Amino acid sequence: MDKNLIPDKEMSTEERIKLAATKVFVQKGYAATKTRDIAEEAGINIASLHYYYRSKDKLFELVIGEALRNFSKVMDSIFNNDLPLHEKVRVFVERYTDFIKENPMVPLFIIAESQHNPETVDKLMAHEQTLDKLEVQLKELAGQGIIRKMHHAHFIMNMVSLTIFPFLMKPLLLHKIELSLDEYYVLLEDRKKMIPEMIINYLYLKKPD
Amino acid sequence: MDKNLIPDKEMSTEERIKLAATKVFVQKGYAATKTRDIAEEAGINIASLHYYYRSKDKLFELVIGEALRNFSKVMDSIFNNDLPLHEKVRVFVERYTDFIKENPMVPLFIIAESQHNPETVDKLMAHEQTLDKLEVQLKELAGQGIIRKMHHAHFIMNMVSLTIFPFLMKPLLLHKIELSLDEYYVLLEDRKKMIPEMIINYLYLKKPD
DNA sequence: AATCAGTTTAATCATTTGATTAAATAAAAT
DNA sequence: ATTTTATTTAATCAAATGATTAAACTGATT
Repeated sequence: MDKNLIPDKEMSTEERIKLAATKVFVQKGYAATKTRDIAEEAGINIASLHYYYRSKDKLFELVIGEALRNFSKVMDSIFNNDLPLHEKVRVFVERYTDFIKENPMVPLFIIAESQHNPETVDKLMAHEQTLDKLEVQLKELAGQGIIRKMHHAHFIMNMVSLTIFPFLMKPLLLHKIELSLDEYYVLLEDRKKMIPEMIINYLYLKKPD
Repeated sequence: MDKNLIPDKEMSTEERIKLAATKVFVQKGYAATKTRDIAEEAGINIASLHYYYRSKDKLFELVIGEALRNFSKVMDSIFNNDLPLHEKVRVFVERYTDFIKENPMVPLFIIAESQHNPETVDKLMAHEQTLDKLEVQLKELAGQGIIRKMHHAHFIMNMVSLTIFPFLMKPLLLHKIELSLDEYYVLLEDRKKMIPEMIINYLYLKKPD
């Protein structure tokens, strides 16, 4: 029975609490998480949690804020650069697939909070970087008759949906379809190729490259 | 300040409780929902809730069970019939888009429970009907060289992801992209055409029909 | 060594929350 | 009309939970 507590080695109480809080909040969500869960996970006293972070709310705000900004940052770093369009898609799908494989509860964590408290997003997610470059890129290519006209929101929705939602569907999918866990993970790898193909295939009027 | 309580007219206490419970559980999730919230929403005493449904857990099981079976039922009814493939996709996208527009918190409700307690799915979701017909249909068309070979799980994932995830992304999308609510809803309508096009376009080696 | 600021702990508090009880009320059966 | 059964209510309980307190401990400074 490995409880797999956060390791103490060389880590301050403050850091341990934040790490433990992240783990538990992401795993169970805000309401289902008790301060005592976090304290136990961190191997500290409940009072220490309040000493460093004042309240459960404040601690949660810290955790969800970091998750939101990280999501935003990675997204921006991929799309606010000069890669060709199909490369952007490829990089996005690969990066996010690998990340979510390692952190399978993170998407639900972010989405649950953003749906239950939409104002959190505006309050805590950086708004500086935007997806302007992507919009410009799509408009240019469409103007040249290379791709079909498409709102960049659709482009984003398609790519993000096809990449992330299969993780959220996992329990329902495995129940509806005879599929082993191994097969499921093979399919996820398949998608690193398939998703970019699908998107580019639909977007480009003539083949790219 | 309309509290918009569940209407009493011609409805038994038992029904009122179930309706109120569905509304509150779907809205806030299991852990954040208090039995007192449900009682207030239904306009009844907390004891009545226990009189009819024994416990918060039992009541929740009823609500999530119905949601799971309904999701499953609609899915099966669309795919276990003899429509041409592109019609199945079209019907699915249209039906689910309209449903979720009216019940925007339902997808998160189902997904959150299925991720936090995967055993709930196996316990409460009917397993009788399956997606065999779809699998057969895909294999036949592939055998005839009409469509490319594709695991039916991919087909399902693509269609469900493209249809449902944009609703879950709403707060994040509106934050990242300059987009009014009206524009957002126009985009969702666009997708009723776009998603089937995208999927069929990728799947068929020659144009269908 | 004595002092002091920073940290950690055990004990406790006040509130919330799921659940129960016993009494009141309504409805149905005799 | 009286008895019996089903439903609803107000009051209360015990456990859980976020937060606080006061004391103990730690390590640096004088």
